[in-house]
Amino acid sequence: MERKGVDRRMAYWLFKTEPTSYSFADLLAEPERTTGWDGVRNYQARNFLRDQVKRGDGVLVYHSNADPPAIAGIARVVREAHPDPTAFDVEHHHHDPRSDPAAPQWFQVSIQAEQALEPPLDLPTLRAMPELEGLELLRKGSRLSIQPVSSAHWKVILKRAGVKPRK
DNA sequence: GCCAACGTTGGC
DNA sequence: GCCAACGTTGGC
Repeated sequence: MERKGVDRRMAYWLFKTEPTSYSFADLLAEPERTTGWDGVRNYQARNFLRDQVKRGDGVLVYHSNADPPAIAGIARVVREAHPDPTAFDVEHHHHDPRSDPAAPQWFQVSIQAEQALEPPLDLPTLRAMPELEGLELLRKGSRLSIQPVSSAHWKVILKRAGVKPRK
C-alpha cells in the first residue's frame, strides 16, 4: 500500500451538486463508481480540494437546488488533487479562459461512490438534529460547495441514516 | 419566481 | 484599498 506524507486522521467532507446536472445516481453509474469532481470555481472550495482533501477521506454527496435538498449518498476520496481538465476545455461549460495548463488554477479530486442513503437525509431532517449544531451546511448563507465535516457530525449523520460505521 | 447572502470585478 | 455594481447560489 502506497504511503504518502505523515499519518493523519481521516477527514470528512460534504460536496454539493445539483442533481439536475450530476446526481449521486450518476456517480453510481460511472465505471468503478468513480469520477473526477470537476467544475469547482470558488477559491475557498478549491483550496480545500487542493490542500486538504486526502485519499481515504469520507464524502457526503449533497443535492442542492433539489426538492427536498438532501444528502443523497456517501463516497470516498480515491485520488487526491490534480488539475481539473474542464478548465482548459473551450467547449466545456466550466471552461476558464484565464487558466493556463502550464500553471493550473483549478483542481479536482476523484471520488468513488460507497452507498446511496435510502431514503436521502433531507435538509429539514438535518436542521431538526441538535447534534448538528455548527455544521457548515446549516449555517445561514452557507454557499461553499466543498465543506469540511467534523468526525462527530459525520458519525451522527451516518447513524441517523442507518449506515454502519466503517473501518 | 423571489430574494438574502455571498463572491467577484473594476473604477477610482 | 475601498466599495458599488453585478453575478451566483440555493432555500423557500
